[in-house]
Amino acid sequence: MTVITRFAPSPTGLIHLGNIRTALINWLFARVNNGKFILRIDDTDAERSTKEYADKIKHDLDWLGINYDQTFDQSSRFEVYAKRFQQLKDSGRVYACYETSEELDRKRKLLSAAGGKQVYDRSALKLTDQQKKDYESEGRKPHWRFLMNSERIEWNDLLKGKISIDLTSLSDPVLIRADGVPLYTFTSAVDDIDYKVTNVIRGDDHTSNTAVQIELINALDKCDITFAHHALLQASTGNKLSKRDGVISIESFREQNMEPLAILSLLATIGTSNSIELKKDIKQIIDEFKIETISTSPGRIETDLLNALNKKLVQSLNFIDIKDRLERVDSRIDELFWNSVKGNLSTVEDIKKWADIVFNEDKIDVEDKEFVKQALSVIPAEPWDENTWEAWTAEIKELTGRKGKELFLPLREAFTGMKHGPEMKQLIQLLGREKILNRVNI
RNA sequence: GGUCCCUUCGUCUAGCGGUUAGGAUAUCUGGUUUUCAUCCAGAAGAUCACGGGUUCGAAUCCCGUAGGGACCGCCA
Repeated sequence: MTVITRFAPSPTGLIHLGNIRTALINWLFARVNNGKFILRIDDTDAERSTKEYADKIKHDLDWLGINYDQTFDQSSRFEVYAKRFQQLKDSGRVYACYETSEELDRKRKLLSAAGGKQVYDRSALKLTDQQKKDYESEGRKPHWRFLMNSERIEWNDLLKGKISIDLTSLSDPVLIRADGVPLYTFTSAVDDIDYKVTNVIRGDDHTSNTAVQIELINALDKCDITFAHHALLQASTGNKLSKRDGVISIESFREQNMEPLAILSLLATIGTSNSIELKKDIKQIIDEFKIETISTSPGRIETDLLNALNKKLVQSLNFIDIKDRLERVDSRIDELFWNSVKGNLSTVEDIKKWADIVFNEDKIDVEDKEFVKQALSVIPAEPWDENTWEAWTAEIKELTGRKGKELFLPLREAFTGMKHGPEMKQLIQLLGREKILNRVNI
């Protein structure tokens, strides 16, 4: 049997590190098993869903290299849901309810205050035909709940092991809203059946929901989906990752110039027993993926980890790999420039700063004028190479008697305006004799 | 309040009855780089949440407690 997994975001916001981790796990699981990975857009709620977000989600996946074998929108399947709903109606597994949201809300509060179970009391089940007719003539439209029969649902979770949920502690789920829109619990079950999904891998927040869905799928068909629930990621503060928390959205990482591979490396290793390290490529991530290594206890994610991985990645990049990107930043950046400066970058775009330092035409004010003047008096003739700096500074040392920091720091500051930076023996080659003579303000 | 899950160095984790409790990251120190980063070497860091039980022996099995997480929507 072909393994089929899916990632089913609702296009109501940007996806973040937590969501994308779920997507990645599903994708990896499919790839490792030579299976199929489906992207399903859960957009039945037209008011909250936007095409813009759906596009952004696709763009994020695409950017990260998480490709899908198939994609579809739930909004294109309303007829299918209607048919499936009729099936449940025919088998007597759904019932019409006429409470308003406010009434249900009040009921819940009452139950909560009384310390009892906050579970729907199924009072709609006791409605007579006359009462229903009265509601209808009042203009009320019913919403429909699924009647759960089982006491308990058990399954063998691929990650958490044997799970057993008390179904009586859960409300009969609403499948169809009063406005006729089918809800997630229902559409997801239908789609998982129709698209022959074999493995549903998702966050721990769905665990109790899974019991409901198993009951529902069994009412429609026969459930032989293997479920797996991974622990949720927490922010480094211990708070939950919020969808509205812009700083952890994939889009924001892209805007911060993080590399996809750095993000994937982090996501593939955090909350697992794998070493947190930069992976060579996506193939290595696939090769090393084992779903059993994913932890079931909620773990904190420290944002510094991503920065460290990204830095490591940038510094390992060869000129040939990013020639085109550098071209777009500044066409004057050549191989020597890249190799000289990359050790001081955290992101590829950081190179702008060094390009500016090297290429700008501004004068640099020098504090130690006398010393620098002496240094320039023995500036070597071009051509310059790797050894020029050493030879030159040896001469300056001889001339001035300075050594160590006293010798090197003033020169670095005079030529670059910076206290730190790439090795001077490289930098002076990038600058060249004329530029050094011109920019120093003495 | 109910249901389900979790608890080992700062952080992510290995561990399946007998280990000096291992690794990765972060931290610190030394070396390299006459800077920073990298790299190399080393160090420090965990009363295995707590209490009880089972056992010759428990991080590991059982019970309880505490703490954390998730869910309990006409959201997904």
